[in-house]
Amino acid sequence: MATIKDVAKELGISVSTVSRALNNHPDIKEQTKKEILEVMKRLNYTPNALARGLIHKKTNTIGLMIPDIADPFFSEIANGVEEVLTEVGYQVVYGNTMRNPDKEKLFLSSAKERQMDGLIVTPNFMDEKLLEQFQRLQIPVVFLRRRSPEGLAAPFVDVDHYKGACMAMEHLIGLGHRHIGFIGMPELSFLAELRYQGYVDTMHAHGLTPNPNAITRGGRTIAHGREAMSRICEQNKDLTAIFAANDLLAIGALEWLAIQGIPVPEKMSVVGFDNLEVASLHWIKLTTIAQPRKQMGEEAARIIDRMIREETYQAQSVFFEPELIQRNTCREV
Amino acid sequence: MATIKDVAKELGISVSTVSRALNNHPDIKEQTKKEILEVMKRLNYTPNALARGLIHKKTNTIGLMIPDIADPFFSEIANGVEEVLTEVGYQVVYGNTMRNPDKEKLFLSSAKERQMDGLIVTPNFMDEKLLEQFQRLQIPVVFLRRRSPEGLAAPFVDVDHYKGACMAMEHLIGLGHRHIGFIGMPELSFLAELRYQGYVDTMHAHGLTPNPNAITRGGRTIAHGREAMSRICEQNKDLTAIFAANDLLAIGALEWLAIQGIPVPEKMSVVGFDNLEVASLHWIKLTTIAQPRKQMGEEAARIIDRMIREETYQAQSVFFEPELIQRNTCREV
DNA sequence: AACGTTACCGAAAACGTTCCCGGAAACCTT
DNA sequence: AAGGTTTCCGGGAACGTTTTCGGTAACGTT
Repeated sequence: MATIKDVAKELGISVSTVSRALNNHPDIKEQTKKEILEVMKRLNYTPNALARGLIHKKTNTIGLMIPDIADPFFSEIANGVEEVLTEVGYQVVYGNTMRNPDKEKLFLSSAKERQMDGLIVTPNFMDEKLLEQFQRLQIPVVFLRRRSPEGLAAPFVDVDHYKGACMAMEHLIGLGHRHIGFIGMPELSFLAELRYQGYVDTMHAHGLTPNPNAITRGGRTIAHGREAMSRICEQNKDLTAIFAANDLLAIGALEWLAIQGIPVPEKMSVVGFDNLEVASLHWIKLTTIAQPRKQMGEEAARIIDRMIREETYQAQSVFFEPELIQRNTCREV
Repeated sequence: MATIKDVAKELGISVSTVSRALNNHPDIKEQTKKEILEVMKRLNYTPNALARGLIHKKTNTIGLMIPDIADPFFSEIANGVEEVLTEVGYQVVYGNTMRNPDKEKLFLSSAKERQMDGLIVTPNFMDEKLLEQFQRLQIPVVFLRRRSPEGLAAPFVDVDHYKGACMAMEHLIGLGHRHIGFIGMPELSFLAELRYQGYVDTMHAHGLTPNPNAITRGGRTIAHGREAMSRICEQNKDLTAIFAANDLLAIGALEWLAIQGIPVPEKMSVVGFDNLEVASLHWIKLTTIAQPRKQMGEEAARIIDRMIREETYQAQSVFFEPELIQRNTCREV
């Protein structure tokens, strides 16, 4: 690989001058600059970002740590992040953790070693060691789709999961439903807990008592939803509605109902959470809670950018409002 | 940020010794090594990957350039790539190009500046300038889901799109269909062309002539599929089958048919291409052509790894076989 | 003609590492 | 006791840049 020295030698000039040509510094004659650029092209020269980063203490790199890119939920967030970040000259480095704590820790240390300028993260579960790692990081961080842990002065961008869950439940109860089941995600997940709380609290707020037999927790896929629905239905003949903690679970439930020939919404109402693309498919038309995914990504990106640029910037966390999207899977009872 | 010098000064020893502790070099007393590691922890020291990369001329970084992470097709490929690459100690840097030629070029130059060790790429369209950029790259490259361009001695990992399209068509024709429409992707895409050729050639091979009115090309989304299906159906009353160049288009077609009350497969057979998750949904059950997405990613990763490690390795391109997945959207006629 | 400006350039230090080379003890030999 | 080994450590160059500082020539000014 050709270096700045090579082109300097080629022209019999100093590296300083070549560097000046590169950074269009004013202290250089137009003529020599032109010659230099020519030689660079000829030698197939490309500046070395490592050397630059070493001097400037800046790599123009932002780490984006998320649980799973293949999850459409996150890939859309990621697109939002990337869109605004590349616009201002950053390269984003993904960290796909697959909800594996070790991979999370590995990514964080890698981020520090590689001198990334900032981090946008969605850790799955915050234990002691991970928290400590964040505290020692010395890199600006914003949390995404998750509140930042106490003991860490980092801003976050999130949707109000609790409120969203309450909205879903209010909708169902407002429609007259009294016996409402819940299909939840694994308990160790942060937002699983919030959505579950929304379910429980809203039930109580209306004088209803959640039936433990009508509650499952533990998955996040379509297959889980199918299985959960079958289990719940068999044990609860009087159920008229289901709140699923995410759309994939809801769709699994819908599938099982369709296979059993139980008509939706006539015999069973269901509402999901996330508003994935697939929820709007003609055969599904799921009533669900929407979050502005792309906007959330964009906002997080804007915040991290300012945190890096402005030394004194005191970033504010932001909550996005969830929204009820009414489609065809609920009916009055 | 603490550096190696800081910990050396703290202990009154030389940086060389500290470096030895870091790389567990044999020339160091166990005792001093222990002291060094302790001070490192206390000072919150992390090695600087930029400085290391500068010396070793290796960054342990692989670039993965793909059109769209949010596309489930690519995110699964990406997961395959990442799985094997992180296993052997690489970090993968995504380049989301959104099929934008400028973004592709930007990513390539960024990859070179950042001294990435290797690249796995899925460029959308190969023009003169992009090809030249690849030729000047001086970094090992493997092409993914696309054949490598002539004039570039790079291996590729792909599925035989042409053969897959032929298989889909053979299936339809074998079922007795004679009037078969085609819903295609934008013409400037490399694989769109191959799948289209498969359609045309198989028609001809059976003495059938493709009807220009029953062919659309130009989209890759569900919305496109819906629109294309409506257009084709209105102009071709005798059509009994549709081959859609990808599953999203097929699903769009299916949606339109469902809305119109045209029963599938009774009145219309349809087959797709890609075998996305969503194609197996209960309401869809699309007959389609599968590609081993994750395997393709893994294979590409393994190849790039060897190309980097073994100077003399002559990488072989690999074709994966497409597979016909029969579900419920085709019938004999 | 003497001076101050301006325009342009080079030398060298610095960024944080690694690694080669040499050297000083301390340990074995015989 | 002299020599040879081994063990451990420090000095300093190198990686490819940027940047500060200083310097030289050419210019304009009075």
